[in-house]
Formats: sequence, structure tokens, C-alpha cells
Amino acid sequence: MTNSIQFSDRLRKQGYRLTPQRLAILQILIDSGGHLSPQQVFEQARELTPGITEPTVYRTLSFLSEEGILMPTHEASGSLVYEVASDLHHHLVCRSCGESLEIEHAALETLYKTLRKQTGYALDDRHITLFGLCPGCQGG
Amino acid sequence: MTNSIQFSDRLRKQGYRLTPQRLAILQILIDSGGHLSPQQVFEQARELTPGITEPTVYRTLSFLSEEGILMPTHEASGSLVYEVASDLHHHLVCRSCGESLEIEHAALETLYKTLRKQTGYALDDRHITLFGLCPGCQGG
DNA sequence: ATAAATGCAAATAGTTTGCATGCCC
DNA sequence: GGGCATGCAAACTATTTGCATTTAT
Repeated sequence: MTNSIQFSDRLRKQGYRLTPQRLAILQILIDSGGHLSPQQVFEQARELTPGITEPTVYRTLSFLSEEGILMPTHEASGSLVYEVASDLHHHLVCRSCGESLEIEHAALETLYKTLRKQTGYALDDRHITLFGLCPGCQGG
Repeated sequence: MTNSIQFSDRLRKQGYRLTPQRLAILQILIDSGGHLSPQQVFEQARELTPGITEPTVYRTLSFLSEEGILMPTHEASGSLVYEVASDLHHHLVCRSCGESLEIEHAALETLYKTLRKQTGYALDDRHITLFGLCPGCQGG
């Protein structure tokens, strides 16, 4: 259901332009179905729009994030990745094989509430990446 | 109770050397009582051991982390910080004023167990930084 | 004495900025 | 046509590496 067309009018109405570079970058993130680093996006974008440069990729990723179309996230490893902003969800990543899994925000709701009571802090992280070992990698 | 002397013998026995730079960096982290970035450590270290260089700070932070004396952590902002490795705990940071709070690992145990059941993943993050608004910053 | 750690300099990786040109609307 | 977006080049920041020298043991 997710496609780039639905963003077209929205952006145009705000006076922004739909360039091939922007569409390519958005399409790449949509097709990936997950999160990609700026460098990964750059490499894939070169195939769709030869001649595209890194600054454009970085600027576009920031732009689309400001528009709420993408969501930037820092993984625990410190690396920055982007993904299409959709429903609130978080990630589980296997330290061993790198496999990752989406988890619903509901899974964290309990923790948020508990901490709210204990500390008064109102947590608002919209995306957290948690690390561990997937079932397949736990075998001694 | 935490001081650098307890690490001395341990390191020496492994054939490592106790240099003024290493002791200074460790002391800085101990005194800070929290987490510091490599740059912050560097700035403070220059006062204790003039002439110290950035590569030394980076190498020492890595070294002490490998020895299990320090714990490196990536905050959600992507910046790398170090702190003295001690009991398992996590951090709550206020997005508005920056105030931070330690929370016990127990607070996350429930979440870990729930996710274990739901996904099979064995979570093992030993330090997570969560963001939100502290009580003082929640007021409209 | 000797191996480990430091300082210096330079390389590297990732990201950002300034500006003239190009192109979407 | 007008202004936003791009490409190019260069600057920047944080971090890492190589190597000769120093120094803790």
C-alpha cells in the first residue's frame, strides 16, 4: 500500500519539488522494507539516478525526515539509519547474525508506564533498537 | 568505594602498564559519576596530564573498555560516551533540559522476559538510554 | 633491557556547507 | 521566469593508523 505517489501532492502543495533524486531515494527506502544507512541509500540511488551525489542523499534524507516521511534512528552501534515512517514500532537485532525483527510499540507501553510511575519521566522514544541473540544463534 | 587503585594490580598482572594518562582518564570518569564523550575526557585530561593527545584518549578508552573497566554506550543521538562499568543500569535522559537519571536493570527485566516469550530473542543490552521529558519539563 | 604506550603527523570516514548551475512548477 | 534543488568542490569533525621515541616494569 505504501508508495511514493501519495506523497507527491502533499509535497507539491507545500511548494516543494519532486525531483528524480527524491523519488528514487524514497522508493529505495520503501522497497527495502527496513532501515538503511545514508551510504547504503547512496549506493542504491546511483543505480536509479546516475550522477547523484552524497550531499544530495544526505540533504534528501534530512528533508524527508523533516516532512515526517522518513524516520531517522540511531542504532545502539551508533550508526544512523533511516526508514519509512509508519506505525510506531521498534526493532530487535541479533548481535550474531544481524537478523532484525519489528516489534509493536505495545510491547514497550508497559515499560513506559512503569518508568512514568517510578521516575515521573514521560518517555517518548518513537523508535528503539534492542540487541540480543535470535533463537537460531543462541545454540551454545 | 570506587577508585583507581583496585585496578592497578589487576592490570599490572596482565602485563599492562599504569601510565599517568591511563590513570588520569580513569580518574576523570570515576569523578564524573556519569558518562562522558571522548572529547570531554580529552579536555579534562589535558588539565591532569598536559601534553596528552587525542589518539591516546581514544586508545585508552578502548583499552579500558576491553578490560571491562569502562562501558561504552551509544546514546540515541548517536554520540558515543563512556562510563565506569559497574552494576547493570540504564539511563533516562530529558530531551528538554538534558537532565539524566539512572534506572535499575530490574525495570527492564520484565520487558526482556516478555520479548523473549514473544519472539524468542534473548535480549542482552547492558545499557540502554531512553529519552523523554522529566517532570519539570512536562508543564505545558 | 625490553616490550608496551605515547606523541606526532597524517590518513580516513562520514557528514556538512557555499555557491554557481540546472530544472521543476 | 522564479526559486528551489542539484552537483561540485572543499571544509569539517570525529576517529584511526603508522612509526619513531619514550617510559613503566
